[in-house]
Amino acid sequence: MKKENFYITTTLPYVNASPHIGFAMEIIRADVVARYKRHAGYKVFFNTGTDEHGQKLFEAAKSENISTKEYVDKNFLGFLNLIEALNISSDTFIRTTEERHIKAAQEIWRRCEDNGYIYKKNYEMKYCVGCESEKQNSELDENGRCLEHPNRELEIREEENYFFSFSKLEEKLLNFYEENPTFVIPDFRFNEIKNFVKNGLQDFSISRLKSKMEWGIPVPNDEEHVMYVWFDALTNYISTLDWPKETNSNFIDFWLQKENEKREVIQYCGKDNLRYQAATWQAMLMAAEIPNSTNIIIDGFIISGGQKMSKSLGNVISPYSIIEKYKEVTDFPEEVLRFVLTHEVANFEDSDITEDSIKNSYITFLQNGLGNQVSRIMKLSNQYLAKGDIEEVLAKTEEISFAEEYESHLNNFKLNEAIHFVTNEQKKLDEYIQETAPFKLLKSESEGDKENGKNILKNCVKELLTIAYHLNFFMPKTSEIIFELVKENKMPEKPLFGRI
RNA sequence: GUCAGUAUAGCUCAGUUGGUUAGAGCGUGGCACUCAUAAAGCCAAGGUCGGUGGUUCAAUUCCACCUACUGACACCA
Repeated sequence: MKKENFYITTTLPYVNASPHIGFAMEIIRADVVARYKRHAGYKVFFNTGTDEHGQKLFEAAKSENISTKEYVDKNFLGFLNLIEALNISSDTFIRTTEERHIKAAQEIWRRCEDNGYIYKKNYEMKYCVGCESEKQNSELDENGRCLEHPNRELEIREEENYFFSFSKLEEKLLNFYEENPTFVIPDFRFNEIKNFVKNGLQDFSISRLKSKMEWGIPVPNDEEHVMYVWFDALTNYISTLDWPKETNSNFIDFWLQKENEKREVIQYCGKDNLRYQAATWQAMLMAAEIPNSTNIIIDGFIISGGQKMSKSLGNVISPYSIIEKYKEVTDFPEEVLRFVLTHEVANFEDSDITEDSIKNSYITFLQNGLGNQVSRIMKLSNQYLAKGDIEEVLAKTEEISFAEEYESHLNNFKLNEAIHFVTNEQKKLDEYIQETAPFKLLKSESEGDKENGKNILKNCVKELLTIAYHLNFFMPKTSEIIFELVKENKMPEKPLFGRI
């Protein structure tokens, strides 16, 4: 069987705050897909990292009286640590302040410029003296004034900026969408972006005056400008692959992949990123004559208690706090989060998650469900099955393969359905145990009953392994420990998922 | 305002290519079991499938309108 290459990336979170549970979800989902593809024999390159330029960071650092570099160095750690904390199998972590990224961003700029997609023009902006910042129309009240300073007339300021010829690529983008009918998943997001492009694209500014805001990548051959953060940040998807190095590079292997074969270049992102991933970035690639991504997967948002999470509402759930909380009851607290963020969250729509709903899910499916089931089966197995019986069961694990339904869900990025399939199987196994009552048969006087009970128990152990096998991408450690317990034929020393 | 979408049990949702008793999980009430983390299993209660009208032998499923809600409508990352 030929082994193909596969590329997957998350977006790069902006380091102006600590990691949000929404990003934890994004990276966990990308991880599940990456693990699945590796298992299926693909060579996988899984990218993530942090976005570290731009005005917001520049100002945040100023308000803390430290350099912007110090500020981002401090904040990016929260994201880097999350990779390990969630047991993410990423192959690399790129920061947009790294030299390799800076060079790539400048190179893509040059190529866009050489191909006639970048030009300079005067840019008129609305400026609020009260806020000391530029205002967009969406930030103004009905009188066209700043929301915070409604008594002050906005100034019109002129600044010379570089612009990206987004409008030139309108046709090309639409054709590309036409030729790639599953480019954006789900389809309702695809429709949104198609309509957006159809309604006409405007060129947008891609630089800022260095004298006003210096925290950005220098524009090639113009010392007065730095790049606007989006133009720089998007390039990470290829700078992480050593681009522009185009010989013997990861870029060749994982972005271009093999000619004449189906490329798979997958970008995961939240719905707020739709336009940037599906239109802006694709246009940049076109302008630089680099092949496009093959799929953009758009997640919904996690809301809490019916509202968007915000500090002022006090409904923010930090991934670290969940791990901390469940550390008390399980050795694998991050798997609780991995479970909840796939099992309780819709594939593409917004979902409501609260501390309570996480707890309910934990109790139902992990504590009383899988965890209890492992204990009940392994207790019986330890008591009634001999080494030879276990070896017999283990010999049959070769036969275990993924259910068709399960794989189809994974291939369509329907992780929610995929893991529901697993919890359903788990529930069915509990029903089977109850119905066949091997624990009764094994205690019977009749040899026939005993034999029967033993066979049922062997079925149970095998089915438990099948469940663990299907759980591997979602909860790798739990999956592994179940296999180990069976091999050693023993009950867990303490419950896998203790009572909370 | 324009475009798109959603409205099904207390909650979260699935479903019907139109056709006898509309499904799951959670929650609630009861039964019963003991291998297990006072866990698991079984049974039950709960819905005029948002409203009105139309097409049809037949609509919750198709169509129109109405109401409510959600999303997109560009330089916030």
